[in-house]
Amino acid sequence: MKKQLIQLIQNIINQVLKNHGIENDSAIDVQTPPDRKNGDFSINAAMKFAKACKCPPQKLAAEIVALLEAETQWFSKVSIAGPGFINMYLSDEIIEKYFNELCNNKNILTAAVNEVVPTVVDYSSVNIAKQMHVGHLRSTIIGDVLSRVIEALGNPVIRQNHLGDWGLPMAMVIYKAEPIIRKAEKDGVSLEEVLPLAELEKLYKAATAECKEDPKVADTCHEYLVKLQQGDKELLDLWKKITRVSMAEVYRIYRLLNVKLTEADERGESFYRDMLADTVEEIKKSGLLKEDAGAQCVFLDEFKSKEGNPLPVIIQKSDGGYNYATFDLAAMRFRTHKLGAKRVIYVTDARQALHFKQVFATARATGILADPNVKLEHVPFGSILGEDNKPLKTRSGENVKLAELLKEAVDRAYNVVNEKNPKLSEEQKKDVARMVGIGAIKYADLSQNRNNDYVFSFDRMLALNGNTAPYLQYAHARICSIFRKANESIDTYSAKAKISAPEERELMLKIMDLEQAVVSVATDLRPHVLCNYLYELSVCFSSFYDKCSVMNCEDSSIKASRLEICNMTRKTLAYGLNLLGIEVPREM
RNA sequence: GCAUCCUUAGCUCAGUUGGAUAGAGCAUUUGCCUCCGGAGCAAAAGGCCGCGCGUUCGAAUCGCGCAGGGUGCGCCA
Repeated sequence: MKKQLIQLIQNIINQVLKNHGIENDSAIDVQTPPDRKNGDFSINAAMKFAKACKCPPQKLAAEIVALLEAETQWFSKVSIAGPGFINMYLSDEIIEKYFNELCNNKNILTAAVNEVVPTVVDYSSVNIAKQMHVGHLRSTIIGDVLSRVIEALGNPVIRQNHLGDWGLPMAMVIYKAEPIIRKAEKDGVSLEEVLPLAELEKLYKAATAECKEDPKVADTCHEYLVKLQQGDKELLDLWKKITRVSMAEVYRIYRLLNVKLTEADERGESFYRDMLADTVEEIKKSGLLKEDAGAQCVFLDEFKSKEGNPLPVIIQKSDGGYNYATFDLAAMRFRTHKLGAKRVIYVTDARQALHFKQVFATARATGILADPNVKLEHVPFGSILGEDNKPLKTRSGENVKLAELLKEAVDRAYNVVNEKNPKLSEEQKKDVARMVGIGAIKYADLSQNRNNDYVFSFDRMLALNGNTAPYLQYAHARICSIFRKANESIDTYSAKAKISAPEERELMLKIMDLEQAVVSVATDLRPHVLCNYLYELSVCFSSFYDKCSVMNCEDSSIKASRLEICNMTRKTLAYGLNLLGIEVPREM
């Protein structure tokens, strides 16, 4: 509806401007007045164009209003306020018309993307032999939401999990794990049993410590690395086994988090190992590769070091090895040439901003992208802090393990479910506890502007009221409950919606705003916009629920209409929460 | 030193092509279950939007300066 409204207003304003001898091609900003007593929508065009028209804003506004008022099917009232705001009050009929059209539409999202953009989303990017900690939460769930949203708008999305699965750390783990794996194979014991991820992590830490103390161990690990990189069959076999054991635990967490990443999305650093030399060659062709202190570098004017000297992007280390810039550049070639990406999105923490700035600039300057118009976007996010405003740690100084965090959330949610709805079966309680606990954590993270650090707090994340996932889930569950009581099927119900109360009107208008929120997330890559929208939708519903009884409504056509409005609310909530990767219980 | 992100109610945060009396949640106070699920609804109270100058009809938003905080800055990823 908003689309048509904007088009209508745009035409009218352009016509008025034309009468003043001005050709306008800029988009008109249609907004919602802060106080809804001032109408459903407002425009400030009269003030904006007053100067150009050499016409007082009030007079210009009057001319626009005259034309808007003629659109009686759209507006019940149009007025001028303050210095020249034009406030528009929609007619109930037009809201009903577009709302019922949306109800009859197969897809809740009608937006067809103008241009389909194949998009790579690089997120989660876990390291092998390391447990996921809270720091991995943000990349994993923000990337997951962005993938879902961009996909929902009709773009092909290729998810990429850029695993840290290559290099010296892997050699060190292999060095320590080798005897354990050999023994397990001899004894016929599964690796998951003897080498759970927590154990692998210990081995890695032990190896790091040993390398520091004993140069011999360090040398051995380096030998392992060289052999591994040369493709030694036995070491590759061990490497593969360790990777699978390590990822098994990661997938357990992905499943719990309802994150869509699968084994097919794994393209770790190891995947690019045979493309690194080619990538350096390709960069060399651009003529920008220069040797400096033995390393192969690209110098770009825009980057300066501490002392103000030119800052290199190191493509090949002085020992001939490759570093993370090389891997990212190789991945960029692969993604644009082989995967056909026209948009590549990197979801990593804000500390890597400079790295990506450099890599993007290098890719463009050296021309290694398949298409110079490929959009490269870094989606940075802040750190999760403890209540002392410092990065979240346990008492022993370790990073808080993601697995522990999620378990705690589900446990707490279970206690609440048990208290609030003891009639549910044990199985249902567990299900609901999972949906509510995980949903709360995800929503608490996603609903914040990702730019900022935030302070982690269980109490806030699992709060029962206010702007939280359980609040949205509760609205959904209540609607389902109404349909159970009314003995109607939520999956097939259909009726004509009409306005009989202001709360219905507000709710209907809000439902029609979903598309705008989704498009905004896909464009600006900020999931909290969708969270805000869904929260506002739930607030509208709760208010409606309180004022407009469905079951006790005597007029049967109003009752049918309210059921339809409820159902559309439910569908919209479920759709939006699904984009956030948050499950929606029908009872809780 | 340079770059970058940030500073909004007691606390945690929204507010983005500049718009009307700056909004939520938590905490505090007050109403509302003979009524579809009170994980709710309605309301009160709470603000030099870090400070200053500028741009203009209009600034939390844009520019400059200052103060305070986070992060990053050559071969780790």
